Amino acid sequence: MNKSKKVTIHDIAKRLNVTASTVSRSLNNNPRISDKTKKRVLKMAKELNYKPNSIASALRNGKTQIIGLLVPLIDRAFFSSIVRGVEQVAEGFNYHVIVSQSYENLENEKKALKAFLNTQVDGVLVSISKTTTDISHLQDVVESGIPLILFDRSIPQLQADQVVIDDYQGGYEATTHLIEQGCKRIVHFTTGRDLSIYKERYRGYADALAYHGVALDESLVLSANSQLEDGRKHAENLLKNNIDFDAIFSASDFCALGAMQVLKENGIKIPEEVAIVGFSNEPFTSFTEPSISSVNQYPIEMGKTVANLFFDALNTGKDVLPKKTVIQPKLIIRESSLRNK
Amino acid sequence: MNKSKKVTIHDIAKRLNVTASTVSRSLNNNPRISDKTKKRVLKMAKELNYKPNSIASALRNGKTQIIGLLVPLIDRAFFSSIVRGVEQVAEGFNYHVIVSQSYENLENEKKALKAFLNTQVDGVLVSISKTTTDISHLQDVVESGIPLILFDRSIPQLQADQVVIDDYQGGYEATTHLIEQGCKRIVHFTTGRDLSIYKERYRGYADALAYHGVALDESLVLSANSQLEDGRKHAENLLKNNIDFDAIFSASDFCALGAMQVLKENGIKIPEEVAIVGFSNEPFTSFTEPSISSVNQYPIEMGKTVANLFFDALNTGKDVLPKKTVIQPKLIIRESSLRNK
DNA sequence: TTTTTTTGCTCAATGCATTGCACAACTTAT
DNA sequence: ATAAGTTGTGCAATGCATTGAGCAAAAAAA
Repeated sequence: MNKSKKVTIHDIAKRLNVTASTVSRSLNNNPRISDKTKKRVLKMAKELNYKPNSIASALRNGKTQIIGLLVPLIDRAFFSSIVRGVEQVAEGFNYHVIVSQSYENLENEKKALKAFLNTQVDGVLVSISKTTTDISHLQDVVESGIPLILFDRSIPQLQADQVVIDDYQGGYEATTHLIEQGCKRIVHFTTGRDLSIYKERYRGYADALAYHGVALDESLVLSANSQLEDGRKHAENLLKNNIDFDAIFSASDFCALGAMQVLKENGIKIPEEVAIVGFSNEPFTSFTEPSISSVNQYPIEMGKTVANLFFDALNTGKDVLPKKTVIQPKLIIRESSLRNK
Repeated sequence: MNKSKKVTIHDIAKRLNVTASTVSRSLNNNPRISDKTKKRVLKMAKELNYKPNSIASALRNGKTQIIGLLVPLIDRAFFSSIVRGVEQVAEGFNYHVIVSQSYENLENEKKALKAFLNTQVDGVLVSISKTTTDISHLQDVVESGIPLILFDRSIPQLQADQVVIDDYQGGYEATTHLIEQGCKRIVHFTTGRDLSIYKERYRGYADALAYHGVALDESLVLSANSQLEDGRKHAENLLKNNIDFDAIFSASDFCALGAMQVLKENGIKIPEEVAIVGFSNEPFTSFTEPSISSVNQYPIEMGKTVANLFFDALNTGKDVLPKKTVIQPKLIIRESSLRNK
């Protein structure tokens, strides 16, 4: 054992023949303490290598200076960039970030939130899992009195700040782009779950078709699970059943990639015969061959926005009405959808 | 405000006409308390919806139940899998994991470790950044008395538990495989920094060449920075300078990809003209065309091992000698290096 | 029955920083 | 010179759970 007993404000106080109160006030720059005393305290603190015990402060003033951040999967570029954005802002406020993953599973999500509350984080930032149906655990967070901010995958009916991208716009842009490339029979990969982001992307898809006078064929709208495998299966089925299609707008990059693999294996030319657009702008989309067009969600900005909303909420009471922030996405056009070069 | 005053053990005590001590001991299943009392306490605790104040416990027994995990970059599949492994083990011990990133920068690394100590984590798990030269900040952690475990990128001279993969073996296997594919002029991408993992991979490369009687040409050993761009530049230079080579063994998947892109752009056939093997088994290596052979480091297992070492250290004192655990990697052979199909 | 042991609980201190209140010393106003 | 205000610090309680020591009552042993 080499922990040579932690230095406390009492140790400093003793050395200076003052009380711990004076030391505490000096360190907190309280105006009631004379500059002379403050200086002496600061000097002694440095001399003894005093480190404030954050646990004791936390116990006293109920703030742990920790934010709980819960994402479905951290190895998705989108979410790890969110983490990055949140961390950047938090650092400026001297806050720490605890990251947990739900692995797209409601039970894990509940556990993680409980753990957050248990650790007494000062706020919770969540992107819900795809399997999240009831929201009682989120309600619990709200009721515990700490700020809750949802991002990306939001729950409109929940009384909490939310940050989302304009998924409708993303879907609309992607689809419009495909139409402009001359596509008429555009397959859409969405998800079976009723996450609003996927519904919105679908709405954008449907509206873009309508606006350009292209008939919406519901048999071209397929539910997937955001995994590469799902994209592969759908593509295989489309081919097997001889479905006529000339484009795919996938709400997930991974699905888009899976489908592209199968199409290529079957000698189908991309983008000439089938044009493809994904969603999320995962880094790998620029590594594939052809590179995959995708919708950039600006995750770092989203992370920053989310963190800032938290700090806002921390200052203002939470009697304020929930704020909803919408970030504009942008279609990144790559080889998989660019026909007229 | 709807936080209706936190329930404490004193509230439970009052209701049951016992003292807080009794309640505390009951909740901790202390043998000195009768089963009857324990049951009454547990029942009342549930009734009042009591949640233990972990901060108060932390203050009392000096354990926060939090592990600090520091990685260079969380969006590398290798590291996010490490996180996953650590979390899985930690959960079983009712521990939380705080993840921070150094972004491959020494200053960030120092800051993050300070933040960990400040939060009073019970242990620190670190993979150092590439720019880490002095180790005083790590020494500080050791001296603070909490367990420190290094993983992947280790510092042999530091008195701390370390978990690494057998990078030598990985380098040896990869190189041998290339030789077996008939390659004689094997380029090696390493890194300029003196991280032991890269040195070991290089050693494996050199020894494999020697063992198979292939001359080591130092002009084929190139320093890169693990970025896609570096791989591109090196490949461009190799071509521009008309260097004779028929394979690349890259210590980084990203570099391998960059080089492959350039080679393909120049009409060079892979693996027929140049065979390629990367390192880390990033998911994208199976998405590219051709898919890239790579060395799997079993990161989830590594994460688990690291976490387990921490819990070992937590129980045994830290007077024990530092342990070094080595995990065996495995070469995953894909299209980019398989000539004789 | 008396002594010893065990059982079951209470008391009070501890971990450390924070803060309302009190009070003395000093300054300024009257 | 006295009343009133200001300044600088100390006192003691607070936040909550934990734990060694102590003590009374009940059970077991002598």
